[in-house]
Amino acid sequence: MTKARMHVLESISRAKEPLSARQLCERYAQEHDPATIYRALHYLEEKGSLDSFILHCSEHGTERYYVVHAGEHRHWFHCEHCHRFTDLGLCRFDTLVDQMSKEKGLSVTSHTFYATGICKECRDKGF
Amino acid sequence: MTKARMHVLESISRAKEPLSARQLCERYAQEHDPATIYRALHYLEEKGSLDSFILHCSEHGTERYYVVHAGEHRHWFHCEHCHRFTDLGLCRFDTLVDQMSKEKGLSVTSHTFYATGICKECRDKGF
DNA sequence: TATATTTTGCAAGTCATTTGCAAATTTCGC
DNA sequence: GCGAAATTTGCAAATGACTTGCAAAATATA
Repeated sequence: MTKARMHVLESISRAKEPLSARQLCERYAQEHDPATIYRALHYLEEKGSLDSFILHCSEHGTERYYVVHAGEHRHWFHCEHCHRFTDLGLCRFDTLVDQMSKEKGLSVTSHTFYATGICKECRDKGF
Repeated sequence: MTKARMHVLESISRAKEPLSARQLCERYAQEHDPATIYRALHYLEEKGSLDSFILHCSEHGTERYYVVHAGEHRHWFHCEHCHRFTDLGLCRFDTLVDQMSKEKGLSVTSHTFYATGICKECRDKGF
């Protein structure tokens, strides 16, 4: 594995929340070209090491966010005030998704879910 | 209501699946500028008449899709082969979302869900 | 270690969407 | 209805997230 790919995977693995390409580009601005970061993300996602989803927020615009893919499947909450993520834990929707797909005759291969609102910390601060 | 806004709302209301800005721009290319379509979409969503979500597909790239917002809340399936949507019906996740938000102390104001895979028609055709 | 393969940096391109501004349309008070 | 005031539109240029071509650099393979 090349240095760029290792850096990207390490950062995302260590992060406690989903990271965007922009965040990674900023972090590695001295060491890697943005194109390299994007290519590393594609490589790692294709390889199955990463998962991603697209989210729009007023602060950062529309970006794709990446998390490690460790077999499990987690969902996230995005705070509209501090623009940070809260882990919602492992996916609890599988039963419902199975049910819906059977009803409609679909072959569901993946699903995307996220919630938005105000996180605990921001609410405690009065937002 | 201006003509552009009426056209946009009418198209989305009549459509059986979510429509993208691009589809609306193509449809009204003779009558309205893309900027007007985008502004109409923003106006109608702000006003509460439309709902939207961002979805990436291999055929059309990353686009925002719009549906009418009639109080109810529906979710959609996107076929990776024919790139059309299937209605999954009214949201069935509210209980689970409430449960997760209570557990984490969050104020959830909205959530986004969609599933992808192969639709009934494409599967019947052997894809 | 030499060679073949893959990856990287750079620069330029793409594409959905946004924005400034003057002209056109719509809304309001009468 | 009518004209001034407020809003919206079209056009053209800008933005911003990503993508791509290509030659040089790094990595893998023999």
